[in-house]
Amino acid sequence: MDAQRKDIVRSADTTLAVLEAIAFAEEALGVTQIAQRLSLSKGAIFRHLQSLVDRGFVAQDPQTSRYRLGVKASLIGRLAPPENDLIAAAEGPMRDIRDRTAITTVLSAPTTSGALVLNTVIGYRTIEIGVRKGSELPFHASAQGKVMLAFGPPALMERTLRLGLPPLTPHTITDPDRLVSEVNLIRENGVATAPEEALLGINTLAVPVFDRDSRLAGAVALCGSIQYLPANPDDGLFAMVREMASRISRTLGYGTRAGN
Amino acid sequence: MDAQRKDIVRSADTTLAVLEAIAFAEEALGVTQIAQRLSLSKGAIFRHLQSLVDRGFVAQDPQTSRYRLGVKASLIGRLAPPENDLIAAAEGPMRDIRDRTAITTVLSAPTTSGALVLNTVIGYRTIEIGVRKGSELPFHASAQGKVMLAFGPPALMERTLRLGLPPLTPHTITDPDRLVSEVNLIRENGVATAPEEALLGINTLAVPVFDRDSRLAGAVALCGSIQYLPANPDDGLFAMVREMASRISRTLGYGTRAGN
DNA sequence: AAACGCTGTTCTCGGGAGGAGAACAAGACG
DNA sequence: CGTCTTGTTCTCCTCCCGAGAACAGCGTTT
Repeated sequence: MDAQRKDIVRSADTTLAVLEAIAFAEEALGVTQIAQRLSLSKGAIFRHLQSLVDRGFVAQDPQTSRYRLGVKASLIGRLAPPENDLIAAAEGPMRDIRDRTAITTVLSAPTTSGALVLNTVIGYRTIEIGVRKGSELPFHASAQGKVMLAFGPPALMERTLRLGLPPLTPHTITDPDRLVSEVNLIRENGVATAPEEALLGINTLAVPVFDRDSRLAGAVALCGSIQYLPANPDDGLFAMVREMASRISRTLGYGTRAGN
Repeated sequence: MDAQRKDIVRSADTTLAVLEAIAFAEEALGVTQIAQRLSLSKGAIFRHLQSLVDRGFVAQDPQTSRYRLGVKASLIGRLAPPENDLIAAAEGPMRDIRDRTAITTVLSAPTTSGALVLNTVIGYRTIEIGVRKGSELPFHASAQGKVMLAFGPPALMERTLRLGLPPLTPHTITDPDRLVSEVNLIRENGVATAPEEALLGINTLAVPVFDRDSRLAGAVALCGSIQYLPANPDDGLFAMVREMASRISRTLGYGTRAGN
């Protein structure tokens, strides 16, 4: 736990961390695995798991005695309508552009703490470059994040600057003024790149997606090696990504209401 | 809270309770509302909400400063595959039978502590009788629950008997022996009723749904006043409900594998 | 305008709850 | 049978969480 905020309930946070660990793991997890991932004792994790099982958020496989997501978790997901549309609306266009570029495509939505990865379509090169679903990319060190700073609510930028800009690589933007001017540029161009700002050798190209209320719904991005995604990609790629985003926005209803 | 188990993490449980409250409420909730629903202080609820917001499970509406489900909640729901199929597979047949009988139809899935209500299709009489999504019906005092005891894993029955059979109405089965024999009867007939066992004046008629592994996936039920659902409904209704359940089971893949 | 009645948010403080760590139980291997 | 693992239980001590009150903003009321 890095930036230990002190106005949250500690054990509640670990319970949610356990829930996330189970949700975003591809296979069922055991007590020990979760314990060492979260750096907590087995006993503590066990009791948190009991709480989650008790409420039906996770279930224990009677055969292997490992833990997986429970019924209530999926039920709750169905009751949060807006983002489902985003994932569904983006599915097709994302596959399309992956097929045309062979580059991994990533869909994210804004959160208070970063760009949450909702869905990915892995490129079909030999070397696969992906982003873990459910992970959060920092606002200042990812193309998706900077898009959200540019087109999302101003509070995001304030919060980001207030929390500081920790460097992930030597190329990460750490100067507040530079971040602000870069975000202004992104707002003009409608597209962001983040060459080697999150991970050396990797670049990302992101554009915003808007909903029917003309508000930022998320961002779609291409993510790949700097071999295929140089710091200044050619205009054809820009156009392609912009067109994908506007297809998704239109599916969400963007432009169907009289905007101001 | 009623049956305070002592092997769970208390504050984790309240966090999950807050999450559920928000998820199963039809509109966004405020701190005060949640606090009085859960009988906790505003300050405590506020901090739990901070934890949930911090992890992206809930989000605060910037306009009204009320809380609703966040992005991560819906994302997690998408990652729990099995039950989604159940809800989707049952949707059509449930509507059909509601249209033919005008009686409320309810879909539930087994949990360690009861029959979780996944979806409902409200009947179109003047007096509406529904069941709240996300609520859990006790195993011993609902038709759905008894179906699960009959066709689900034996551990359910053990646990239910161990925890005791609290009466909800004068008609609730409270004698363990009677529950066992009734469940055996249900296992033979493939259908359960629970006249006035959960609520006076209300009866329920439930049948099991099975998945491709021939294991219990859930139960569908008709739920209505004893005027339309007498203690011994006519055979036509039984046949109709059985047929609905087998349609759902077939959609789930039941019967496509060589059973034993 | 001033007083009110609501919110959501912050503060302090004391008691008990939750985490560490070790011990136990129970399979899975060889 | 011994030796690894697991998951589960136990005890103890610290510090975290909850109650309750105070604070800060809003609308509405008189």
